[in-house]
Amino acid sequence: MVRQPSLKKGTWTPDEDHKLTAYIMRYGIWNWNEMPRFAGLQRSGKSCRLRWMNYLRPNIRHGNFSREEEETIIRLQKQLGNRWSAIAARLPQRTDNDVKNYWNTRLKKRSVILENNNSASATASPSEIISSNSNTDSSTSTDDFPGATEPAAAYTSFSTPVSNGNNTVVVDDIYTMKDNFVSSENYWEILCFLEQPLMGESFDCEWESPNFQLWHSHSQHYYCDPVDNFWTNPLV
DNA sequence: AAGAAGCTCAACCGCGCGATC
DNA sequence: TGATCGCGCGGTTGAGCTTCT
Repeated sequence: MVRQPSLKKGTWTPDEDHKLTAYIMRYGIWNWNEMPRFAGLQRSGKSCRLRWMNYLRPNIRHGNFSREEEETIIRLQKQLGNRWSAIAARLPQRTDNDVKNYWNTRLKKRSVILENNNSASATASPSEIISSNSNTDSSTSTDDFPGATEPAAAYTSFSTPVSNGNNTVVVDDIYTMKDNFVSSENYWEILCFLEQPLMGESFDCEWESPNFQLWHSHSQHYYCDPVDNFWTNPLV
């Protein structure tokens, strides 16, 4: 009887990320349980799916929740409860896991504090919730919402350090939600990936997706649509 | 400077649901 | 109609990082 190699757990390595991403890009998602074997990964299908959905999938932003996003989360959590996938569906480029983590680590506390503070003055808007706590939370940024009335100094502007070997450059995050731009973080991740040779030896992936040139022609403008087409629908 | 405590978030686990046979 | 399979969801964990004392 052939012993099945035990499935790997824990943090994903860059090599595994590349294998999974390249495989999905070439063959698409057909069966999460079978996919790891063909992709040369010793991971469960579940683990692969989670990694793809929460991290490798294109156009995902991590951290730096805007004030507007915080308001939306607070409002929807009140309406829907802990239905994180439904809440995340209303937040472009956010994953349910991110939303859930953000709620559990930050917004939940704020809500509790507010509940206590506002038991007398009944109706505070989500923005008031955030305002009442933003002084102590430097992770909150409204830089991407220039219309916000709060003093800019009250928030930390964020930028993304990108290492290119010997040097580290800082690239300002440029996305705005309403323009549906790709964040520079994702932009660089995608660009770096595209410029690297594939690491999975088990398949010879040619960069011949019909959308590949389209992506390259647009990538310098940070538009996300070509990326979307290229990544999420690789078989088109 | 070092250890303790707190925080964040990637990842795992178990369960439920829908599709298929 | 029940069994099986695959997927998605929400709760939880724990490693690593940061802040505090």
